[in-house]
Amino acid sequence: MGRRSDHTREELYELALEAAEKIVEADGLSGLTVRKVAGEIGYSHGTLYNVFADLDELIVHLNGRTLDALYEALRDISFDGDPEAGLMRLSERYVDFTRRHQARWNLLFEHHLPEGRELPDWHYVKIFRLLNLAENVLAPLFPVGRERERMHSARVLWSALHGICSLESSRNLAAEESVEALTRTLILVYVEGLVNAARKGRYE
Amino acid sequence: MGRRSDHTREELYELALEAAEKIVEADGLSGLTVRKVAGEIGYSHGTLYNVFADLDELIVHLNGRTLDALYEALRDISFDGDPEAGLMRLSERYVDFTRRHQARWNLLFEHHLPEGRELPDWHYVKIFRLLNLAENVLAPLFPVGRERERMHSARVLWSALHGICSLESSRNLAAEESVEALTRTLILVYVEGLVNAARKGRYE
DNA sequence: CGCATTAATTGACCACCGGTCAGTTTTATA
DNA sequence: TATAAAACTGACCGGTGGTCAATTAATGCG
Repeated sequence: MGRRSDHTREELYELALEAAEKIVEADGLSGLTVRKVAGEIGYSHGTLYNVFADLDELIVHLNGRTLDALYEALRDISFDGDPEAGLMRLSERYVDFTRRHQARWNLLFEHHLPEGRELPDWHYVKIFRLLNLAENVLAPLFPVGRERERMHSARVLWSALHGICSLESSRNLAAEESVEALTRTLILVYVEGLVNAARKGRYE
Repeated sequence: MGRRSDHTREELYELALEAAEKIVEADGLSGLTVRKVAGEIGYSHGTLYNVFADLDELIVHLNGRTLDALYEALRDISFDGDPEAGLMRLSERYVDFTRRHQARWNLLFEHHLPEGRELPDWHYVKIFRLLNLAENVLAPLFPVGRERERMHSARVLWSALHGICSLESSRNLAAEESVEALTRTLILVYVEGLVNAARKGRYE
């Protein structure tokens, strides 16, 4: 069979990633195969190699969409100048997202490009956009001129939240304690520490 | 070829896991195959299925050894009643371990057992032993009777440290900031928060 | 000692994988 | 309408996890 023109290249791209998302949600990374994706959208596996260089590239694009979806889930939190409340709401949404899209979220960290290949720039743009949400919420805790410290703390909290969800997901938390309780403590104690450091005129 | 008795079942178990560790360090999870492990130790791949039920089980045992090695790397930190200093030393060793054994450490969280299979009890024992190290270091910050809160904070810090290293490893930190700086801030701010909470008579 | 039993080991086999590419078919262009 | 270009397929390659009948070596026993 030759050119079908049932779909444009862009439509094929969309169809493939949608199918891949479903497969990952159902069977995880190890269940994601080029052949399954192709079969799901009614094309032969060879065709997918016209759209993506290889499975790695498909996954990188899939991960990009996951970062987009995560951003959409977090972007509109109400935030009235109370960092603690803002962080709580942000983390609630984050945790909820990781639970609703476990396998897709895991894929963000499970997949490693082969040696020598780098993630595209737009991937980092998407991450910066997410970190920005946390930075905005933290703003009231940092005076003008302390943007670096603010960014720094945003990354600490972001990483910590990631760590809690990651250990939960890989069953390495080994506790009857909930992700919610750990997250709550993280935020309460960390913000307490930040406020206190500010009072003393120190910033980390 | 029939029974060789070159090695006992236990020796085979050791040989296989040692070989698997080398392979993972060199080629990551995706490079770890039953055939490579078998080839490395001079047996056919079929023989490995006498020792491990399948590749998943081999990986679970490999992960057990990684947890042991991590414990050995952390157990003897000097700790003179200063939680902040203790946590710093603990995290230094931890970060160092994750760097020296990247792929093996990643395997702890990358590998997921198929639906319906659970990690063995001894896996959780090994994790509890690690968390215990953090709990001990935190002891001076919690009065008797507050062991639950201490355990809780140990888990928060442990997860947070994991998150920082995990994001670094998967190139999702997206910052020129170092793991060391983030870890340092985490500990300083969190301990500051804990001390302050204690002063106010609150515990999270 | 020799023979039967038992256990360990192998390698052919299965269905599947990622990836390649010559060849076919359909569309666009001139 | 003829030609060129692009899209699509499926056979093919070397590899995978896993199974299992057949083979062979160690062991127990008479």
